[in-house]
Amino acid sequence: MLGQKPLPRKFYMRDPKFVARDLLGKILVRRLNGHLLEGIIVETEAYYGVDDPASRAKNSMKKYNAPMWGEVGLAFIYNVHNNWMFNVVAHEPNGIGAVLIRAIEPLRGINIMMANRKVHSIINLTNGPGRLTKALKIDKELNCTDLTDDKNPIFISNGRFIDEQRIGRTHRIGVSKDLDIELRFYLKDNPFVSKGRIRSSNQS
DNA sequence: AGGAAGATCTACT
DNA sequence: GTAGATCTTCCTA
Repeated sequence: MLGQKPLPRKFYMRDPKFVARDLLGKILVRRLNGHLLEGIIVETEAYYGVDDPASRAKNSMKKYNAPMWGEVGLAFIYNVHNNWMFNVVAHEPNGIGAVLIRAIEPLRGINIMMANRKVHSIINLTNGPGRLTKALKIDKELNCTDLTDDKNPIFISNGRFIDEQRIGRTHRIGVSKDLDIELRFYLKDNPFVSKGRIRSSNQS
């Protein structure tokens, strides 16, 4: 049994950095061929609109980035270097934004995730945005799925309370130009956080 | 037609 | 730890 309620739409109707922070400890659930794959979200990044140089929404609205302007709580999925990135649309009313899920701690269906990724160590199974989408078989097919509905093939449910003390914060990983504020959030004591490096010139 | 991108894997110094 | 190949999707021209 799930035992957990999906997060309501209101949860995502806030500044993306607050949504990114508060998604830590929540549960990402994937229904796949009658199986249930679950993981705890342990690393996220917030992305903003046309003025964010690292955002897919930079410059202007295009067909592929349109979900970032749209209803919050929907999946926004795109491809980078042959890897699918899984985001949740999140912003204040009439705003633009999304939260990238960068890593999860595998909870359930680990054997299926391993078969999807062909790795033998759990620690490397879902500790990166491209790795977790491969493990959970997330691709463009799931773009714009409503993540607030637990009947859907993928959604996000309520999880554990996370003490503020356990949350670390840095600049975003892999981006060439970052904003001044730190927009990556992760659980300090969790071994399933990704190993990516910060490359932006604006890092402090 | 050509190139860049929020990444990953492999093979090295 | 660092460098290079990878070969998708969407951008710009």
